[in-house]
Amino acid sequence: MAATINDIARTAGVSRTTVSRVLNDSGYVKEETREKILKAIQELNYTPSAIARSLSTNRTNTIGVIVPEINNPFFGEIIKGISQVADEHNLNIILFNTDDTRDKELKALKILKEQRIQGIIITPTYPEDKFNREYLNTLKSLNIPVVLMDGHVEYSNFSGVFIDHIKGAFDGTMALIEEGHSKIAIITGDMNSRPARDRLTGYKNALVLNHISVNKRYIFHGNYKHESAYRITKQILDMEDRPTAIFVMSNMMILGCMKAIYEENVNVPGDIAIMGFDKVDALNIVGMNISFINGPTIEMGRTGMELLIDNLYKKGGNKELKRITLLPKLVLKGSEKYIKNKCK
Amino acid sequence: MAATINDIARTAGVSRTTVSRVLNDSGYVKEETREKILKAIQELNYTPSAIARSLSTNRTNTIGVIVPEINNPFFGEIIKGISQVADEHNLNIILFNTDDTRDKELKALKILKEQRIQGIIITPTYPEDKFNREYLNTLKSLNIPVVLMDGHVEYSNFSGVFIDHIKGAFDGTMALIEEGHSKIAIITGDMNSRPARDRLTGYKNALVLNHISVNKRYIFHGNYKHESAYRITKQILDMEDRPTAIFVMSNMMILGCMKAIYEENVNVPGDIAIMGFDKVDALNIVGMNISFINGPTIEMGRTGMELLIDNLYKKGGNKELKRITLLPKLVLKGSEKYIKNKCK
DNA sequence: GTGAAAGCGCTAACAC
DNA sequence: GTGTTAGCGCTTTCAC
Repeated sequence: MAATINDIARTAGVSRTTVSRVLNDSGYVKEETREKILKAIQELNYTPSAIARSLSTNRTNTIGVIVPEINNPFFGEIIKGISQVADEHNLNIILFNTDDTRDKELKALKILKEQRIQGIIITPTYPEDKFNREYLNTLKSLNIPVVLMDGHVEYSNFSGVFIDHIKGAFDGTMALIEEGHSKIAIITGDMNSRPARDRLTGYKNALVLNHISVNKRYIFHGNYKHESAYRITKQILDMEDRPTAIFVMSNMMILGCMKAIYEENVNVPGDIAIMGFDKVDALNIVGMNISFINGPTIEMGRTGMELLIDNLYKKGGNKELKRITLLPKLVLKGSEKYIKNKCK
Repeated sequence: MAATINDIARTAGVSRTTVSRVLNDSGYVKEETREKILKAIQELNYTPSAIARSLSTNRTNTIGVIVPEINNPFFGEIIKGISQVADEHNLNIILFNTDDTRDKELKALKILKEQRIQGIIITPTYPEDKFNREYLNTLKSLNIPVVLMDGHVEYSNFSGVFIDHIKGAFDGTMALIEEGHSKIAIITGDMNSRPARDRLTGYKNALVLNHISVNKRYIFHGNYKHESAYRITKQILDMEDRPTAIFVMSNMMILGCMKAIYEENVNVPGDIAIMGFDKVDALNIVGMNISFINGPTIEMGRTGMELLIDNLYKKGGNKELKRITLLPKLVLKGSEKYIKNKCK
């Protein structure tokens, strides 16, 4: 089996206390002794056990990260950001992918508690329904710092990193209006989620500010999946008083929307303008030039991790509740244009 | 602090052995006693410490996963597959994202060893250069099961899941040839990597089999990044004896290629046919109909994890070296067509 | 500068 | 059925 600290102590002819001192660079050790110990470590190919250390120090230097769909680049980038900061602070990440299921999420929380991790960053998949309270209790009963990533767990006492969805949707809508659009359709996300509701609010705000009446027939409720946006876009393209612009409220739905647009042989922005919330890297790289509002994902990850670390280093009860709201950025690529003569 | 097994034992009026029995469902416990214990657990909101258990049992039920870029959906899907199987077997995942740097990868290996994880799944970022040997030694010295994911660590004694790149590229090229193409360009990945070399081989094989001479001027070396493919595609489009088809050897490069094609206002497949190795979900959802060879990513993840589990459950020295090669699938969407009258 | 001893929270013989 | 005991590999007082 693997060598232990005792083996090192024995072969170096010292006590394990001294070995421990060398390992952790704590206390004074005579240079000569240190070298003897280092040599023994080398010889026996010894690696200290983080497990034993954790048990002894009551610190695991590990945090839990729970995401609903790891294969969505949105979360990939968040994790990338988290991972960067974690790395700088020598913290490890236990990852859970919940596939958007409540059971897996609760199971993940249970396991993380067993693992005595020091904090959690989570993007709750949980809708704000009747289970919310039970869920919050579970999360609180962990009794460790929690950081929500752009989640929608309301009325809760958790720190978190959020996107200003209202402002983002407002900016996006404004950009369309400034181009001359007034018949602007919106495809929302699942209205059970806070971001979806906020984005709708931002959209409405921009209309109202510009004295454009909010036309309910232009408000379509999707569910974040591309299929829903596909279906809805087809519907929109068929409308008699067809909007001149569509504001699509998630990266996956942008794809569904564009699919419908392709199929119908509609030109962007010649026949209709498109604005997206969240970017789709692939489309941009390809040069499809879809304008979008971008929540800075990597930065979200980094900020979330920094927030968590802040809390980790605070003792006991005085953990601060801190919510950071990041401003999404408007990136115009051309798809927001209004081309008069081409629109009915 | 959190309750311990001793607290439970005390409040339930039993020894901690009995508590342990209840926790692990091992040995016989009188129903009455069990209930007393369960009640105490409930009351004290007790969760057993996986750390202590690991130290005691010498099992952590945790595996390490190391990927080069977590934000690339290719790896996202692999992790998704890994995570599914891990979940079924109650194994946890410690994740490392190396951002394609050797230092981070080596650091990750060191940490994983400290954490006494039970196995590793890794997609090495390491090119097969002079450092290869040192790297292999590091990996071997961990002395735990390792599964390579589609890696290019040659001459090594590790289990792994691989894609049959030769066959894949062969199939893709054949599909183009069958459509009538004979002037087929290829944009390869970094030729230091095994997959890139294999894919080129498959391409050549198909040409040779069809008595089409391999034209070196049609072979372009990219580096997996989209910028390289963009540059190369521009070059290709400018050629005098321009190919009628381009076979692009990675998902990111497909994007770069398509960007150039868009910019030059070239029609696919009207003016030129495109075939990709690896899919780009976004483009497909959007309906851009790029034909591609798809290495089954989620399945790769699942298979890799299953392979690892196989090895975990085998004792000591008789770990099998097992390499599983998955066949990529050809998916035709239309971009491979040969449209005679439109080609010069 | 260094070591002895206790303890972190659990499991696993073994005895009763 | 249940308890006693030793031990997993480390850190951390405290004493020398």
